[in-house]
Amino acid sequence: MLQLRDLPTTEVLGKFAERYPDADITAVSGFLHLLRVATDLSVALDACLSKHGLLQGRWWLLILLMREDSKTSTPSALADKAGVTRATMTGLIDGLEQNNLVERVYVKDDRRSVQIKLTAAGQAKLDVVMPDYYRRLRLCMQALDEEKRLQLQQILELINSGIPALVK
Amino acid sequence: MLQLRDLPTTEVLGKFAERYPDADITAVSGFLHLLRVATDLSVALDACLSKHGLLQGRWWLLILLMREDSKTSTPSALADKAGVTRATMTGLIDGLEQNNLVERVYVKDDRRSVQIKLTAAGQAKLDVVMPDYYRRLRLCMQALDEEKRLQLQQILELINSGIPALVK
DNA sequence: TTGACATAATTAGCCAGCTAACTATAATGT
DNA sequence: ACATTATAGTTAGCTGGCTAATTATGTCAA
Repeated sequence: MLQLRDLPTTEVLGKFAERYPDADITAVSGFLHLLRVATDLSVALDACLSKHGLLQGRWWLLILLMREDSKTSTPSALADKAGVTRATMTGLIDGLEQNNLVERVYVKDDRRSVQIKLTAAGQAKLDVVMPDYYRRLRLCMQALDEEKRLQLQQILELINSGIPALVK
Repeated sequence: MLQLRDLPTTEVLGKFAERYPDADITAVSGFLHLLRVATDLSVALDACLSKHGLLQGRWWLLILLMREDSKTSTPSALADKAGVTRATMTGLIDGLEQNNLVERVYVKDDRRSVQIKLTAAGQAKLDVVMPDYYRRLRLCMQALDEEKRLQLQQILELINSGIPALVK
């Protein structure tokens, strides 16, 4: 997401602000550090998952199925929840089906549609991955007390409501 | 970065925590919301840049060159600062050179090396893009007062120092 | 009832990153 | 001094996302 490693120092931002007076130095700094930390977290998550032969896309797909009481859903519903296109979802399902972690079940009430079902092997995979993920995440966040966690949620909510102004 | 749109509610997290007792619900929630907001910010930034015919990779390259007094650097130094591989940097430079925003200058003191120079057109492009970027970012972050911005920096620093525990 | 439109999934091909291999040049140790 | 090793840049080919087009099936209004 944010590739840039050499974030601008306050001095560099100050220099740019001379040429571009609209620059809000603490806003830019907060924005970039947020992207930097989030990117590093995402890379670390991928590294953790790859030890189990998974990537974020496939892992979320398994979790979304596990959330369902029937352990079953359709590609289009999964695509919407996973935030990828249906085309991408087809590929994710193909990969997981080859590993026997999910299976396609053809139903006859709507012959356009397919049901995707979490297999026993898929559940077993999650039963290995999830405790590892949760344990690591607990350690990662343990320096934040409840007050800081609350502050974080509030700040994120404020930034989130500002995003339309960024993209408009 | 985080594709997932359907973030787990506290109820869903609670249900998972029954099966996986290591789960720290507020840690997971904070982690996912951080990734969600950062991803949306990054997408919004791309949308903003694409109106000017740029993408993050090319834009950062122009900025890195502008930071240099000589408006000049080498592909390898730029790759390190931009956080991409040298192979990727070759492609970024190719694209910008075709648009005449940067140029390759061959020097003879080390014939393995090339100097990349920001052209006048490249500087002119930044002089259009940067004010737009700064203006939008100011609006996006205006709901955060100085206290909240400071809290954000502190929280990000704490999370950042926990990342090794996530990846270890 | 049938023609137009909508929906589900897939396929084909694009893009921006990546790694690994390669070429050319420079630096170094015996 | 010259063989080895290191460095700078590029090329080739992989990946996981994307959009657009395709196929099959379902829905609805005239």
